Amino acid sequence: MANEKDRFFDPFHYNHHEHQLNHSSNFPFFRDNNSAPISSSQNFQAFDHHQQQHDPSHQRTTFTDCLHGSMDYNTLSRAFDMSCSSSEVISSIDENPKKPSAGDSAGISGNHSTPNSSVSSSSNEAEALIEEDSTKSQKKDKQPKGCEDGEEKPKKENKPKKKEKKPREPRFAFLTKSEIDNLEDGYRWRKYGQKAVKNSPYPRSYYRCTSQKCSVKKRVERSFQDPSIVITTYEGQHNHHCPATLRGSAATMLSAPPFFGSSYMGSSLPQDFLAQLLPSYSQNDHQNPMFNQNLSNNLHLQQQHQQQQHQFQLPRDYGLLQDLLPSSFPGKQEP
DNA sequence: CGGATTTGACCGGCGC
DNA sequence: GCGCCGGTCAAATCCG
Repeated sequence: MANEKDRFFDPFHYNHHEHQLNHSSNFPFFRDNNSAPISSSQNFQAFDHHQQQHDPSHQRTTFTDCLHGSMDYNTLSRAFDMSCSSSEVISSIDENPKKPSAGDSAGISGNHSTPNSSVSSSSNEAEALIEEDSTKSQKKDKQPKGCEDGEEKPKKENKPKKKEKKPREPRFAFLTKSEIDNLEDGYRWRKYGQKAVKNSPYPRSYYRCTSQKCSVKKRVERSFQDPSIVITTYEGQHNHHCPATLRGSAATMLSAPPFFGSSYMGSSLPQDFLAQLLPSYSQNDHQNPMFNQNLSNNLHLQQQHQQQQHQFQLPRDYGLLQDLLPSSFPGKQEP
């Protein structure tokens, strides 16, 4: 057990039950031997550029294309899957490959598409990247204080009914280098819990979107291997606009703490860190000319665009994407 | 005073 | 069955 789990850092599987790892397809940012690690912190110009440069035959060559369908995690995942270059947001990972329970009515690990996913599954590959078993029960998403009548609810009322397990939303983790834990992403969150993380001195905080009827959650924790890395895990999909206007957010971005400021970008990306984060990464990749070329290209592009302008960043940008979409965009969600 | 945060308790899944 | 652990609840507390 001291093998890969010590070597790779996978926030999800690190979180779940003794660091079980699923190396196969969890890292859309690292495709086979033909792409370099990316970050979503690039602006989308670079995004397109890179895509066209490295995969000219690819059908999805524009950002708009990437947003086909609704702006959901599937889409994001697909988008990131095809563009890689840095590591501000180092990785996005889908959630645990836990085995489904037999009696699980809703949980299908194999081929269910998430309820929110309005993306037509044009890319099975991408979907697979974020598919998750959804079996781990959402236990009690208890409705807002259902029992008014009872004098005092027995703290945890033993709910008689056997809950039908709610399929768990796809999750995406963003690794960001930041001094602050709670990265601003344009949405408003209410903290509803905090837990100590096993084998880590840093606690994990649980947040829920404060918007009504929005069940999006996020977890925020700090990597114990690299305390400068904040792991933000999003679960679910916002059913509303980002409260911050684009303009306001842009302003905020400019004034915000440098949560993406000086991460593993450009040539400063250490190899061991790559190895930690990217299961498919190995030292051998550096022997691979294609890897090196892509990495070099990506880093170069990054540095270029870093100098040019402020960059579109995740996770904040994820929150903004909806607002950026033209209203006529097919997948645009109405508030 | 209302909303946000803190924090201990509770619950369910899982491994042994 | 028991203990561990992740996740959530909700009362208490904080704070603007």
